[in-house]
Amino acid sequence: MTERKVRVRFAPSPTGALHIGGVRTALYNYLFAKKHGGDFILRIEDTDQGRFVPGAEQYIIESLKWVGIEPNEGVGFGEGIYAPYKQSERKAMYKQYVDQLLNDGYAYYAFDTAEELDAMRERLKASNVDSKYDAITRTTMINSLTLPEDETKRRLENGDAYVVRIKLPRKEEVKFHDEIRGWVHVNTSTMDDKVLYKSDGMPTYHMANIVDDYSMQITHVIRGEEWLPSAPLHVLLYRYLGWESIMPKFAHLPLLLKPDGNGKLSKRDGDKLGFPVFPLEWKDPNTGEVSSGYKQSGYLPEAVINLLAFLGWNPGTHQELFTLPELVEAFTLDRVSKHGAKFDQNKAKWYNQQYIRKVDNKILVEELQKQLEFYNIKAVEKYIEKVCALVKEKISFVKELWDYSNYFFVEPSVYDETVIKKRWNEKSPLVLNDLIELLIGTTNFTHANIETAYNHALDRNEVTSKDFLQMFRVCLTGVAGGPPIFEMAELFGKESTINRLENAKKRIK
RNA sequence: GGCCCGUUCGUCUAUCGGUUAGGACAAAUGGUUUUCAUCCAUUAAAGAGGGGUUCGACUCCCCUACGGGCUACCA
Repeated sequence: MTERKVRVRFAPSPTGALHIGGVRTALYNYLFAKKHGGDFILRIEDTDQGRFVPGAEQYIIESLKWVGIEPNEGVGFGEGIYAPYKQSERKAMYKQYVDQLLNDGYAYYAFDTAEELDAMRERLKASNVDSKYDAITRTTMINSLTLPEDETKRRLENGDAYVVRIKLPRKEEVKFHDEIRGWVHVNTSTMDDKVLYKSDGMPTYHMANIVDDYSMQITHVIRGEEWLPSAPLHVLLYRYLGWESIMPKFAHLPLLLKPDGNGKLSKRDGDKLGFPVFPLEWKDPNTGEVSSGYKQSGYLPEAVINLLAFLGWNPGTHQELFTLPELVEAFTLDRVSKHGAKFDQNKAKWYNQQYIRKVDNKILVEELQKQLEFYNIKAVEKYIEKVCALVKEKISFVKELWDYSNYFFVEPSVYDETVIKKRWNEKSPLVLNDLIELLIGTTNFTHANIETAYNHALDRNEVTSKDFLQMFRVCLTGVAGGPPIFEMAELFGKESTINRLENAKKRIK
């Protein structure tokens, strides 16, 4: 058993966009698999046909691709020997195991209607008892345990609607070892006879998940904490099906919480929190509502991976910047924390900033080119690349590229008032005139020569650099801050630089 | 309500019985950068409360409080 190849799965249901909590779950699965030389599988859990959202499945696939954690097996990533990987396509497989449970007395047919179930719950609630379908209440309901055998048979043959429920023991301690939390104990007296097989002929999540994990040879189930309460049920299913000896190990991850601490992050949060909850932009096909994505908000996938990894895990060292391979190397489940983590926008921004500085300029060039296209601006790639090299230190998100570099492509027409008020005086036009004259005479337009000309202009007018340099910047770009001035001017080129200064001279009063 | 899980600076976290409780983000201050962004330095900032166990508890146990999750023919 110990030499079984590690196989883990990420098993989202296609009920909408995948949110970053889901991406983190996928990431931890990926890291664990790669760390142990195992397989990472994408399985689509679409047993609820009523909640299917068109496009969601493709969205999940695209998201995993964008962040760079691609499953090596599963829907959209190559069907292996365990195909299919979509539960709706595995429908036929589940029935035999349901029948097995039925035959072995671990499950039973139930014919109660929704109304009857509601009535039962209300009745129990009124008498202050837990309203659950359990070892006690099932004796008062309509099922194969209370019905005469021939009546059950008649109903089944008649095609009456039914579900199959697990038959839990009245009082039995169920325990399992969670890789993150240690031993967890639950008594079946607090659980209920969950539906395993729905009246539409589909298994519920509980049944499908056990059958699939078993038949796909899954060795470790790494999923969100919201599944912790149903884990005992799953353990019992493995036991009743006779698979307990190869039952996967469980690891329930702490949840990603909203920054205000009120509840877990949900896909319904969309843009309400002031930061994206989705990796990619998502348009809800039903409401038409568009929610922003990390990609479109200017995040780099490497940054998203890194910041997500650290929301609930840490290496135990002071290193905070990790590439994906480094994460694979460092990741262990025992360093995953037990408590939920609130998403921190500031930290996320910081991470992205770190990665923007490290990223290959080509990525930034590509991004800026897109932004230029949007404004219908044409520029040669070489120039764009130099611009990116100059402004990459200034930005936190790739989408800020244009905001910080627009004056490289469009000469300014408005000038920062604060700087003008502070620095523009009677000598300024004189310095500007001299500077223009000296620059016209500069043949080799390098930043060093520009600086020389600049200093000459200052000397002639007995003006200190402190008094004029920022004014020089505003004349060239219109704004108060930016990259080193002389390098910038070199990039603008002689003609544009002089033109900018001439314009400034005319416009600034 | 019931069950389960959790609780260290504002946030993410380190600490696996003995530490001046460490780091990062954010914040504040100072310096560098003629500007902005950086960068550097400094400061401020935490063991929910109460009982045990122990020579000694942030660390182990119990209770309370608080937070979160689950409680569907949803996953």
